[in-house]
Amino acid sequence: MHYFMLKKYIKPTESELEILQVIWNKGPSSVREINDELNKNRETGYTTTLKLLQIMTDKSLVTRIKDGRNHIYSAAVEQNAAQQQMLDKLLMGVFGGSAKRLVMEALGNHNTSNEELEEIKKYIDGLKGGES
Amino acid sequence: MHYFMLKKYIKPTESELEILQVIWNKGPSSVREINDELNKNRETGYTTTLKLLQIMTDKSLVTRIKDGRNHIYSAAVEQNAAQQQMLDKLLMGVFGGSAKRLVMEALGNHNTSNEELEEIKKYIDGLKGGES
DNA sequence: TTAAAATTACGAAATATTTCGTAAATAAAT
DNA sequence: ATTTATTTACGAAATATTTCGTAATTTTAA
Repeated sequence: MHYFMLKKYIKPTESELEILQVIWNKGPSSVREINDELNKNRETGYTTTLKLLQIMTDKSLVTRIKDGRNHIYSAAVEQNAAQQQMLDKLLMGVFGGSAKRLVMEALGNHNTSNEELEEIKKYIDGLKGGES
Repeated sequence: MHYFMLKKYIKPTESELEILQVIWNKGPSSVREINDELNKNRETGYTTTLKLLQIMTDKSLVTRIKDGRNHIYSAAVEQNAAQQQMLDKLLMGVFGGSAKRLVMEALGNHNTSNEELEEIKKYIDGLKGGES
């Protein structure tokens, strides 16, 4: 891993992110499937979704293959990479780089089960050993 | 606290957020001060910053008072409220609502000191007692 | 084979956001 | 007082994003 390795910046717009969500959740999908899913939240025209997917193809956010008359779209960006990058942005932009503050806010205002809290503690213990 | 209490949604744009950052950090500031600060990162014209502040005043993201010929701008939205809201958005939009996954990503990829990790554990213990 | 239904391609309108130029107002300096 | 420098107001251009209409294509059904 070297500095000169160009880091591909993933910068989906709001709408593009919604679409990536759907694909991440449901796996490779047709325009109709994606559009149906989006319409569970808010009304979106079919061709609007189609156009966005075409734009996202240009940007290499998704790839597609033909299946009969349909196109099946797959995510071309890792969910993890996108998560990490957007988390970084929030961390730097809004929490001044303090992971501690971010974590506390996240846990404080969202009911996380005791079980999960316990897992997080174990995870932290793992970190403390490993590095710092 | 009731459902009918209208929740004021804070939705600063990218640029507006940069400006809020400056004001949160430096406190109430003049256009020139804010613009100088922004220019440490990237070139931004004075009137561009001014215009944004005027728009933000309309949106009630900031307030201003006169001081001689200058206007002094203050943040009208709590840093905490903005943080919370943007965190929520990331949590729901990108982490499928799982605070655990978000927290683990946050801690995993950013070196947080052992001391801070310990504080977080204590904080978690406090949560476990309190609710869920 | 023809008609109907669904899909893709694509331009362009509608909307949102950012940037800047210019004029008017205000304060400071000469 | 007059000039100079700085600031504000504001319209509007430039750019980015979202939405949609229409035509062309492809598949399915009659």
